[in-house]
Amino acid sequence: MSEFDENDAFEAAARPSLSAQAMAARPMPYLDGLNPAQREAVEVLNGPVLMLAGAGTGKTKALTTRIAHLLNTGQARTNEILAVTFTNKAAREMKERVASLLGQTVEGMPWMGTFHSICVKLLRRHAELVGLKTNFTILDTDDQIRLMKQLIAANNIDEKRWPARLLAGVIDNWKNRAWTPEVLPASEANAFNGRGPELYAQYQARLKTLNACDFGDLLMHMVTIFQKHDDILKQYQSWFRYILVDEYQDTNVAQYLWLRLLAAGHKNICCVGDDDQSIYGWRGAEVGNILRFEKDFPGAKVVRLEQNYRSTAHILAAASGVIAGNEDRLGKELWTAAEGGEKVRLIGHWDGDEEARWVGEEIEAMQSGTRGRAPMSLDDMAILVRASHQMRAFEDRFLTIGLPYRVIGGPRFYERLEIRDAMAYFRLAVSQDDDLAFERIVNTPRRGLGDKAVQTIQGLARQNGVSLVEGARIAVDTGAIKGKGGKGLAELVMGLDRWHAQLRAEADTHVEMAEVILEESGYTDMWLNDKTPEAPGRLENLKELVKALESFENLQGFLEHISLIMDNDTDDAEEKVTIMTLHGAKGLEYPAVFLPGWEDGLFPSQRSMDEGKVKETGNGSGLVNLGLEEERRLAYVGITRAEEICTISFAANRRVYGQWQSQLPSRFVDELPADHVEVLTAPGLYGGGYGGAAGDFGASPLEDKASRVDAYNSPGWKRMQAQGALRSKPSPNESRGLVIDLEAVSSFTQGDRVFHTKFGYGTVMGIEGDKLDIEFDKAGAKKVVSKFIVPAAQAGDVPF
DNA sequence: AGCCTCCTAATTTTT
DNA sequence: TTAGGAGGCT
Repeated sequence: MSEFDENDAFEAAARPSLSAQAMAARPMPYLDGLNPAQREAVEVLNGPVLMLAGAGTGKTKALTTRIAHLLNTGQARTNEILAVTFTNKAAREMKERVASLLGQTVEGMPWMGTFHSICVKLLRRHAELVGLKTNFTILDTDDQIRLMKQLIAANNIDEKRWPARLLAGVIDNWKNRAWTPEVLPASEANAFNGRGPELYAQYQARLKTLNACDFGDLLMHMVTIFQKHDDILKQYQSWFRYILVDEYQDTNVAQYLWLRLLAAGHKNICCVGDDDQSIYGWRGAEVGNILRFEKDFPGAKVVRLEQNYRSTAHILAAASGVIAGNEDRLGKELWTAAEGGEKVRLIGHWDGDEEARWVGEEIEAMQSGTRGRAPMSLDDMAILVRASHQMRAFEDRFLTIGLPYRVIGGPRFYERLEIRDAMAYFRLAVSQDDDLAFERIVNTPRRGLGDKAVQTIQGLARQNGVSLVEGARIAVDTGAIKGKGGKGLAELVMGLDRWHAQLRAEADTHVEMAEVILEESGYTDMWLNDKTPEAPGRLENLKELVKALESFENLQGFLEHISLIMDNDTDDAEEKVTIMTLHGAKGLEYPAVFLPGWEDGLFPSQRSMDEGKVKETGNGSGLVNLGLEEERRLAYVGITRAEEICTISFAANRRVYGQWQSQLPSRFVDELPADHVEVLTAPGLYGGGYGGAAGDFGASPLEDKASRVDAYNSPGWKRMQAQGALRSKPSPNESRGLVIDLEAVSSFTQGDRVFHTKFGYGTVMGIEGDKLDIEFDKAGAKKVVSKFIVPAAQAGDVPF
């Protein structure tokens, strides 16, 4: 095991033994603001605790108070508490709040961080046990894909049929389950056309020679080490005397094993989570972990936080009504002491553009404070969509009306092209062994080194058993690459040597060196000479990157951490509406929330329902579609983001992949309890005809009489009418569910003439679930998801 | 080596 | 519809 340095978090020091008096003597003002459930969750310090914390129930408060309590009572010292989160943001927030609770900065808390950042720290101590050196690099997704592409090519696999992305997904899945190539179960043998297992082994071997690991490895390697080296595990078990886990419902198998191993001794583990907010199953999260907690830790104390401090009663009731549709739950019922508030608002629109237009106007109205409401800041409003492509309609609309907005999500700072290029240069300046970095920048900026030149370098490197930089050096020395490329390569190699020497000599000049490297390599010039509109932004980002270096002591330290900590929180001063995905919104709250696109196929998304992951229900009444349940949890997350005003909307028509489709309102709409929903009249569809009630909206989309008739015959429209009818005469005895007759939903039968965007006209030959066997007139027999099929009669007159 | 055109596929995303 | 990738052409 590596030596610990002076500042080591584990540095031995006698732990003061605490008497009951000592504990009682310390004031605990932080306990006063807690409700009984929170207080219980805070005060039971020893043994396993499961804190089931519903949305907005003060879970972070309880968690941070618990940490403060552990410290304040002297039960644990800062370096004996392992507190794990999923995001850096959550870790940061936790640190800040613990500090403010204790009224002092918490110097230390070295083991409060993300799963990944903690595992990096641990793995750097024990890297040699999994065949790595302590200064291993962490590959980002891009590097991973490039590596896998090479492997796929080397194995003579057709990359078009078996893309690297797919392999990356397969391997990632295995790693999430902590399956190393050695323990990969036989059931996985067929993965990736039967080549998965061997490619996985090759990939891991390649990582080892590169002295690198990917994100999944961080966890998996630590689990492996803990499993194989009992002495090391024991040591950490005694060091981490208290374990706290945030968002436990999002843990995957590897994380679960890691936690279980560490907690196995003292079992002082407190997991906080909400099974109803488990929305990351698709990336390996196992709701099962939280559902099984009491079995894993017999005698666990289970505390439910159910008092909500965020939303109005109507909003909570709507959320509860929807989530009640799920079978697989531990069961919680949110309640609030707050009274009053608006009902959840539901509105249907003609199409996606109109929905965006309406939301824009509604936002402007809220901002200026009409309709008896106080004016609201744009910062207090958010639009939460299921899929990022939905954002476009809103962006387009907001641009035309000049409504400021911010989009959350998209590429992270460190994922940007220019940042990764720059980092590759830095990596090479620090270590010339970094082949992936070399490959990345060898011809960036252009040096006249194309595929052929790179192959030459790779060949030389392989023959001599050296790194690519050394291979390049040989190529330069032997004149293996001629002309412009040869000259460029010579300059690059000289540059790398110079930078490396300079950094070794004066490591603390790294900020200036970073600038020098970007200058001398020609990278800055490359963007200065670039005429595309993105170029200035990229140069800005490079400046920011250099600035970020200032908070590190040297380039090496920067590189070791950067891939884990570079998140982009945009803190701009101007008030803006937020647009983001439902996934991105978890953990956030806004006074006003818009939830557009509640249409079957979009939300719940067709894909998630088609995945076909099913499970027996507890009562044997049938099968549960797990994909659908996760979508429903997403709906629950969406609604519970709203504090005061929650507006759900759907459109009767939407353009999907460039093709207009009529849409049905989401089944989740039907699950909203009618008593807590106000159905708004859709301008343009209800009442005195188009545009009648709400003023004019410019050119009417319904000017064409034929399409208007079609619109009124569409299933979506029929369902809308049903909604409207229900609003006018609510049934007193059936408050739950806006249950609407679904007979209008069209389906296909054998022999139907149908139309498909790409394949043209055809005849339905058979039906399997939602897939149709169709004999196309031109394209022949195909199996197509019914979603992509319209009756032939409608093919010509799809609206717009 | 670099540009251009054709083809294909198309949630959700943190580290 | 559109974006990104691959392959072909100059």
